[in-house]
Parts: sequence; C-alpha cells; structure tokens
Amino acid sequence: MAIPKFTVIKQHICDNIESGNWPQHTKVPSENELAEQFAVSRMTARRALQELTEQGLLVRSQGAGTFVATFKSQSSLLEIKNIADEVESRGHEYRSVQLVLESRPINEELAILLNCERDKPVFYSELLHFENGEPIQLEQRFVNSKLVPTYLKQNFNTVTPHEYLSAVAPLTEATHEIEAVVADKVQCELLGIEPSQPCLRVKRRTWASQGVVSVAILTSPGQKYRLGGHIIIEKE
Amino acid sequence: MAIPKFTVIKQHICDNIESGNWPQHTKVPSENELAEQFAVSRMTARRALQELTEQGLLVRSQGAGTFVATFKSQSSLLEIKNIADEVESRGHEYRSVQLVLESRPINEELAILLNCERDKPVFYSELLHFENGEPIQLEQRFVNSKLVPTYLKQNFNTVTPHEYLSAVAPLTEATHEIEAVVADKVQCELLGIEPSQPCLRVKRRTWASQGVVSVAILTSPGQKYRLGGHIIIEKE
DNA sequence: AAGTGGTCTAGACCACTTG
DNA sequence: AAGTGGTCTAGACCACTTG
Repeated sequence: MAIPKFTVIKQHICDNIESGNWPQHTKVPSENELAEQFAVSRMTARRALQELTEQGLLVRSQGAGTFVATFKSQSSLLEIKNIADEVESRGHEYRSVQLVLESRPINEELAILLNCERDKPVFYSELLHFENGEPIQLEQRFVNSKLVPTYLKQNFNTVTPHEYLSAVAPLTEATHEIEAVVADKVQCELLGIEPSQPCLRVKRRTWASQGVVSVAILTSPGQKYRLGGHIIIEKE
Repeated sequence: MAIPKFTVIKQHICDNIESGNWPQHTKVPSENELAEQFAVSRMTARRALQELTEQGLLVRSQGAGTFVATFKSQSSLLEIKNIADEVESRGHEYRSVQLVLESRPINEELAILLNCERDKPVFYSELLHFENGEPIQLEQRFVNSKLVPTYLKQNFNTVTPHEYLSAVAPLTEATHEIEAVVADKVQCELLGIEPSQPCLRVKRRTWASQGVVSVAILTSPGQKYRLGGHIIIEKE
C-alpha cells in the first residue's frame, strides 16, 4: 500500500483548512460521512480525524461533531535552523571543521533511536562550528545509512550536515531534548572552556518521510550560545 | 463503562516503567500478548501501546517489537504548560512553596522587557516547585502591575502564577531564551544542588492582548529537569 | 518460519448533544 | 429521534525483523 487511506483523508482535510475553504469553527464531515465519501470503514475515517485532533487542527465533541480548531498554535519554539545561516544572520563570520566522518557501530540506545539494527554500523560525523573564530558548538551526528547511503562521500567543511540532509531527505518531523550538562574533558578542550562551565545540550531526532534520518547531539558552551523561541498564539 | 480497557493497560505499563521494573530498552509485551493477557482484542491492546508511544514512553519498531524509551521526554517546548499539570501528568506528586510576593522596583533591563517605567515598582513573585518532594524549579516572575493589579492579593501556594495569569490575562504570545548556567549560592541551596551542577534557565516573556504581562526566570537543575519538544512539519 | 507492528474492515453498543 | 463521537471486537492481509 503506497499511501495509507487515513493519510489521504487527513490530507484532504488539511487542504481545506489551509486553503481557507474551511475557516475556524467550521463543522467538518462526520466519521460516517467521511467513511462513505472515501469508501473506507468508519475506523479508518475516525483515525484521520483523531490524528488531526491530536495535532491541534480539529476539536471534537461527542454528540456535537468535529470542528476546525480556533487557532493553529503553530510557530515552533525550536525552529530547526542551519547554524551557518544563524551565525551569518548575526553578521558574524562562520566556519566549521570536520573532525570525524566514518562508519561506526552503535549501541542499543542509538539503535532504537535510529530504528537501525544494533551492532551494525551507521554513519557518524563530528564537526566543530565557529562564530568569529570562537568555537560555539560541537555537533555529533549519527545518520541512518540506509536512508542516506551517500553521507560518507560528503565534505562537511563546505556544507553543513543539516544542509546536506535537508537536500537529500527533507525533514518532516523532529523531536528535541534539552538539558544542561557538564561536558567531558575532550569536549571542553574542543570548545575552549573550563570543565566547570555548564553546557547546553540538545538531542535532536529528525525524520524524513521514509523514517528516522539522524540523531544529533549538539553541545554548546552555556555562556556563548542561547536558544531562543517565539510562540504566537493566533486569535479567533 | 467506568474505565476504558486501553486505559487499564496503559496504567499497567506505566506502573512497570515508573517502578523501575521495566528499565530503559526493556521489551514490553507485544500487542498479541497484551490482548491475551487482558482478554481484549488486539486493536485495544494496540491503542494502549500506540498512545504511550506518542507520549514518548515507548518506542516501536515494525518486526522487532516495542521497547521502553530512553527518556521520558518531559515538558514540551511547543506549548507553555502549567508545571503542576506537567508533574501530575507523570503521575507524580506536585507541591509548591511561595517564597516571595511583593512589589519591587526594577532595573532598566527589566523595565524594557516589561515595557514599564524604570524605577517604578512592579510585582514580583518567587516560588519553588517540587516533584515528589524534590525541588525541580525555581520560578522568579516579574509582573506588569498595570495589567494585573490584583496579582499581590493571590496565594500562590494553591494556584500557580501561570494558572492565575492565564485566567486574568490570556496568553497571546511568548518568547523564550534557554541557556545553561551556574546558579548562585542561594539558588543552589533552594534547589538542593551543588554549585558545580549546571542548571537550565528559561527566560520567558509573555504577552496578553494589552501588552507584556510578565517576565519569568525559570531555573532547574540540569540533572533533574529536561525540556522536550516535538515539531511536525506540515506538508505542502 | 514465526513473530512483530501497520493498516483496514464491518460490524456492535454506548453516552452524549441536537432539533 | 437522529446523528455524533467513544469504545471495542474478531477477524484479515501486509511489511518487516529475527532466529
């Protein structure tokens, strides 16, 4: 099955909302109506409505119906930016050094995160990013070798992994975890900081349509790097 | 039906994870095993596993099985959540202590952030939030006294500032800055950590329709608290 | 080959809101 | 009374991973 039926229905509803065809508070077709319209079972139509409700596009009310939500509270806090663009947008000079680019076996934790087989190698890259000559971020990235078989042939001194991956496997989804940590000795030396200085660590998992593309571990000195976010809650 | 069957199964799995009975990477029973064990259909058992996967507690892999996730991804960056709800959603006990609630003059930086006049007082509250009796977050909040004149009359031992502000001045917009810092001595004592432990600091500015409502500085021990986020990139 | 999760069906009974 | 969403069943076929 190429495209699941519930995905087709979701897309149909999204299209109507995004085009403005169904404005806020519009009643959308019921489970039974969609089931008939798309010639699927009610459970399949239901799944489409349910997933869009979880994503915040629809609101459901037992007995009353399903409606287009008041606001798309979109605009994500952590946009996934290319660090080179970010530095240059501040008018600063950007540079990066590729430290490692190899095939590497992974442990169980990473195997699960990457949805790859344990003990089988994946691709690994390690880069240090500089802003005006100062190290600002250590990027360690594990890449699903099935989805991006050409990864090892790149030169990440001239293009960032983010740029390359965006081109060959466009992002569809991402998760982040952010914590404050103490970096180990080697990382402190790379980043040019004392071991007592706290670091911000972002673990990012990225998906393309085919599945998990990469797991990136981004470590930045707490003093030099700041994450920002902006949320706009749309009015009715 | 008092409690749905899938909820009972979810609770059973959560209990095993939270008690440490099923540590990270543990394989959890398959859909068929759960269906037999709880005498339900496979679809019902599936729903329990699916919802826990969406919540980040489990990871699934077709053909391989379902496993306990590496981290319980904690608070969402996309939404501004009430910390009390967040703790309780993890099935943990929430408590908070109001340390300060007063009127206080502000410096120039805060005056600009709050869009208030310099050297004129604003309202200030300081709270310590606990999860299962452990301090997890110090909340320092400056509130625009013009927009929320009743702030000082509240008792923030029973309702969080976030809940109160949401009621009287509904959020329309927010910005965040996240950094890793070393907390000062007083803050370390409050949070029960050593001065060498890094902290995650979130600075949040919130708006209502009338203007800037508050500036909050949220400090959490890096080891105990993790921010998580989930982005879904909509297709064209 | 056996087990796993992913999708899907065609029914069922229920609680709830609406005209 | 008719329609809606919420829960649930007992099947089915498939793609995938593992021994």
